[in-house]
Amino acid sequence: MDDNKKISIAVIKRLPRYYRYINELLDNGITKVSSKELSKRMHLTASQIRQDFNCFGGFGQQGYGYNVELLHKEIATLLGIPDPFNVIIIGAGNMGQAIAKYDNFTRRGFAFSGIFDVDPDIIGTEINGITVADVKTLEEFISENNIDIAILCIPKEKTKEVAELIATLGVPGLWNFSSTDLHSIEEKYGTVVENVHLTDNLMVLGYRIADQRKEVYN
Amino acid sequence: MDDNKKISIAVIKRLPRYYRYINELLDNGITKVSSKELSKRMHLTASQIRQDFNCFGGFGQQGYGYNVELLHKEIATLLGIPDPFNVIIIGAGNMGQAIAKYDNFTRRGFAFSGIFDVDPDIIGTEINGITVADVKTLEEFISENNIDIAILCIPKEKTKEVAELIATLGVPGLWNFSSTDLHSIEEKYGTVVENVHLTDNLMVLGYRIADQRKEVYN
DNA sequence: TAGATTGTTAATCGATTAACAATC
DNA sequence: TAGATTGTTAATCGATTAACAATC
Repeated sequence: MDDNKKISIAVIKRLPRYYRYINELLDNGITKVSSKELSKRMHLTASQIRQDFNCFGGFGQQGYGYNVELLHKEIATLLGIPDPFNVIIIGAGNMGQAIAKYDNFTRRGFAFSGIFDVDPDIIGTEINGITVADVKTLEEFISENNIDIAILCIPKEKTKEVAELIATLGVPGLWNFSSTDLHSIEEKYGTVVENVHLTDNLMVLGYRIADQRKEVYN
Repeated sequence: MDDNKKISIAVIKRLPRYYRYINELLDNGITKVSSKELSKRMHLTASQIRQDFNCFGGFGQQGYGYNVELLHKEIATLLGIPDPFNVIIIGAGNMGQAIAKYDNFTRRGFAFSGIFDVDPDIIGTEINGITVADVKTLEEFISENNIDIAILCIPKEKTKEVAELIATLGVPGLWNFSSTDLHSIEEKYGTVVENVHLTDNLMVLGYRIADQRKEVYN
């Protein structure tokens, strides 16, 4: 479908952002957009937008610009939205529940089919229409369903062990919320891991505002 | 303190990761580490580690390596951990509560001093030792306290408006969980914004595993 | 046709990696 | 001193930006 030369990760990371802004155009009834217009809205260069889109063959028309509806459809397809990913959540604690209840994912091509926990008080409860299952049944569940992505919302100490199990069972993607990197899993099983290192991110924000803090105690 | 030449954002983003790994070394009682050893653990090049550390003056000793304790202290200082950032949370929904209850932040130099919501059912309840206050009192609270960072866990539609208020009141940092970019706020007020675009991140993962999905429906 | 805007090649910029001299 | 490993300069690599020819 797309060129055989590898798309760089920098480009891939911009895809969801493009999708968001194009959605907005669509919602506002805008039918065409030029790279220049889009660049102003998104705060990046028109050149970059054209380069990015051309990694995937280019969706525009010279002299006209980009048809918003077509662009929307093309990027949705690239991101796999038309055929939703089958997702499970491991760990129904605070973060796991927040993720499960966050309904934006559905509109972006993800369908939750299972939630698992170890806590007997949580097992059996219902979150967003899904009954929390015992993590002991995880292996069976994965074997019987085509799971694309497992979301890890479990304590740091347990993460590697559970990730190992899931990777062994052939789940191709892990979305990891605990502050560990799962290099060993990536290497051993070729599993694709995206980390949400919340604390890391907050620390970056801290660093960036350091010079603007009021020096109260000095 | 540090050089007057600007530290690149790529380097800054690696700082929390360095901090995590150095903490681990410390926990394991390891007292010295070479860039080569650390590079193996962290999956990056020794050269990059030395370059990175030298942005801040260099913490090592030729022929020896890096003293773990010293390294730990230096990076902690860079990240502002010894003098915690004063943080408030706006929005005590699923995500806001998950953040408030996540105790890792405290150990990383952040102290929560307030949580705000609009919902009368939530206002007055206690989360992790802090009573949720009415968002109407937000302006007063910020004026009377030195808030460094506001965490926005509110619906997308409300985000810009609330961000505007907070920025006007002089809060230097915004940690934004809704899927909007706050370019206008950054430009108008010079506020530093870090976005946690969870859906975007999950979509990247989706893209990266696209070729490994079982083609069930084809 | 003239004007607009893409697709694409070339130039620039910045980040990463390699190399090595300094020095513990 | 010899060996090790940093700090730092130089080379490479990749990503972004600029320029322009193609074409609608």
